[in-house]
Amino acid sequence: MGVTKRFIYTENINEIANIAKVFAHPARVSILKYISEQEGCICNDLVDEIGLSQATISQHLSVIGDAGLLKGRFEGKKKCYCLNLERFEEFQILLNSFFNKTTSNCC
Amino acid sequence: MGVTKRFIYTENINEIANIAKVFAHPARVSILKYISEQEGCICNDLVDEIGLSQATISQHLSVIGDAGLLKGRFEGKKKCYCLNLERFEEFQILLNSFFNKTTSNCC
DNA sequence: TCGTAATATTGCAATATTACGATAATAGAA
DNA sequence: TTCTATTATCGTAATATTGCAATATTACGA
Repeated sequence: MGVTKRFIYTENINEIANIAKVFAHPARVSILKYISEQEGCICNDLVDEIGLSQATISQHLSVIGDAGLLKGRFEGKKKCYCLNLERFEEFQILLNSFFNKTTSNCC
Repeated sequence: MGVTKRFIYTENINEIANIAKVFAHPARVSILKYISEQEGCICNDLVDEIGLSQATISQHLSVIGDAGLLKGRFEGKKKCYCLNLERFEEFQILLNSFFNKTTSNCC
């Protein structure tokens, strides 16, 4: 037990759960918010900005990155990130279309 | 360690993370999808529908309910649920407004 | 009242997540 | 080359989540 039984769900449902998981931690929401508020790319000033250790921030960044929500590249010693807008919009569409058939009058 | 340091984030950010957590498990996404596809309220046929034990489904339902996304009432022996649309729309608004300032051209 | 159906709760085992110190890897500066 | 700044990875401790069997609770029908 303790393992999510992914195989009993459709691929679409697992996908939604996986992307939601990215937003399911305040550190990752903070990171995404900070990125979205900058004009262009940001580097790892997130450590000072948020107040977690560098290792932890790096870990969260890789979770966000694995979900496809980041574009990153090295610029000298620094690595710069910005939001992968296409992927994010994909998530919005998935989520928003999810409840289109909702009937509002019941209970 | 292993504890999310909620106190270092704003209330707004914690709120987004908390609601996202509801969608961060495929069982809960399935439940919400099933509810949204029914005309009115549903009862606990979710156990057969999804294929988890009754205890597990009940647990997931309470997570969804605690987030304010469900309206439930007893109808005889059965408890019937439907989506709390106001609360769901609140989540959509929170999330969607979150990235309004996103600049798309970088990297 | 007693039995039964439906849902909730409890307790526990297994796994996942979070956080951080230590260390590694990489690239520019001295 | 050596030093330093920046980011990634590893190892580990603490906590959270998932899932289920067993049990409790609640409401109806006989």
